[in-house]
Amino acid sequence: MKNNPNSTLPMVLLGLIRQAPRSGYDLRRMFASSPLAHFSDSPGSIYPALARLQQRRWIRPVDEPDGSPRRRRPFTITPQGLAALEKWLSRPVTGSDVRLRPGDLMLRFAFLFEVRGRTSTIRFLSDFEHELSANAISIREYLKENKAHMSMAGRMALEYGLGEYVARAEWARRALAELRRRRR
Amino acid sequence: MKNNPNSTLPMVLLGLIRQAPRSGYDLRRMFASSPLAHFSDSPGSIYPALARLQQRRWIRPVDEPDGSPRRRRPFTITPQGLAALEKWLSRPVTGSDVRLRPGDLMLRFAFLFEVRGRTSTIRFLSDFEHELSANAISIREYLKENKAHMSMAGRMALEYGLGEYVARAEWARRALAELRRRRR
DNA sequence: GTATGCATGTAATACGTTACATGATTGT
DNA sequence: ACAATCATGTAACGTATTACATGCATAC
Repeated sequence: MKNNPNSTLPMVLLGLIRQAPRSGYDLRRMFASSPLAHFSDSPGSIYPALARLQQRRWIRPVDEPDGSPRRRRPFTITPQGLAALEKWLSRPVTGSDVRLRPGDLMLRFAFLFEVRGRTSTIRFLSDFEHELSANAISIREYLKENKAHMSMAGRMALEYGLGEYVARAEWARRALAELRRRRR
Repeated sequence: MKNNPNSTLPMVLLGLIRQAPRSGYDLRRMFASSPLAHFSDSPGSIYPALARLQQRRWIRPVDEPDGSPRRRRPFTITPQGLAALEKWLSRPVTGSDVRLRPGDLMLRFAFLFEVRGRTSTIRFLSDFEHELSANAISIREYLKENKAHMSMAGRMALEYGLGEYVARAEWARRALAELRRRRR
């Protein structure tokens, strides 16, 4: 992979730094304690990632370097960084994302609401729900046709996947309803 | 990470080779077409992984090398390989697995049923269901106490996680019931 | 005999992980 | 003064990814 600054970790760092100035240590503690989609809190992943973001001018230290090398160093997002974040958030919801990286989509959902607001989030959720339902339907059809001559474990594994899609689609519909209700 | 032969990819390769002799190309096509938990079908991941398994004597070529370097080369599992696979399958279901790598657990479920049979699988599913329910309960309690002063997106993201745990736990109970019904 | 698909492999690169190193701050 | 903790960073290692290379088989 050629240097890929659009992978998940840098985007999460960008999104969290956009909320408020944060240091590497702040971010590590958030990853260590957060109940959701987990990233490693190891210094060996976060500090290099922050250094890359800084090289690209997507974040910058809040205050000028004051000489002492081991002090707390909070970062803020730059205009270019915000543009990169918004671009990532605005990517279409692909079937591949829905099947392989639903956790990434949830991160995008949370940041999208903060950064772009209600209307963009409604569009996002609607696309998400659409993809999820399509997947659920195609698994259901596959099961209907092949149930008879599948191994038990194979069928159960498919039913597991089906259950996940259904639960996520239901969640998306509830979230959509709630967002629409909040129409100012 | 020191050479870690117990990560997911080598174990999946081992499990599939145990089912029947398979070549790297066979495995690539399975990954490219399978509807479930996806691994990369790129040659750059699979052939090196097979080479490492072969170095550890966990798999071996079906027939002796016949000189021609670019011919189909199916592998079988060795006794040591089977032992390593069974050890991986027998690992306890940890909370960290349940939260961070449910896909791995589903792979283990499928192979466990093939390799160790019904009783081991029932124990596995029972542990899985237990962990899932515990997670669901703790998220529910957290939501109850903090709902009021959470951001909308934050609460929705938690509810998404809750929905996944609930759906998985329901699946596990259905699977358990079906396995128990099949007693002899 | 040559184009197409089958099949195995390697090289360059980036990144995450683990373990370790080191400086600053705070409490006693 | 010293320990504990805060905070940033580096080194070694393994591995996934992308792109490329190479040989065999088959059909035409």
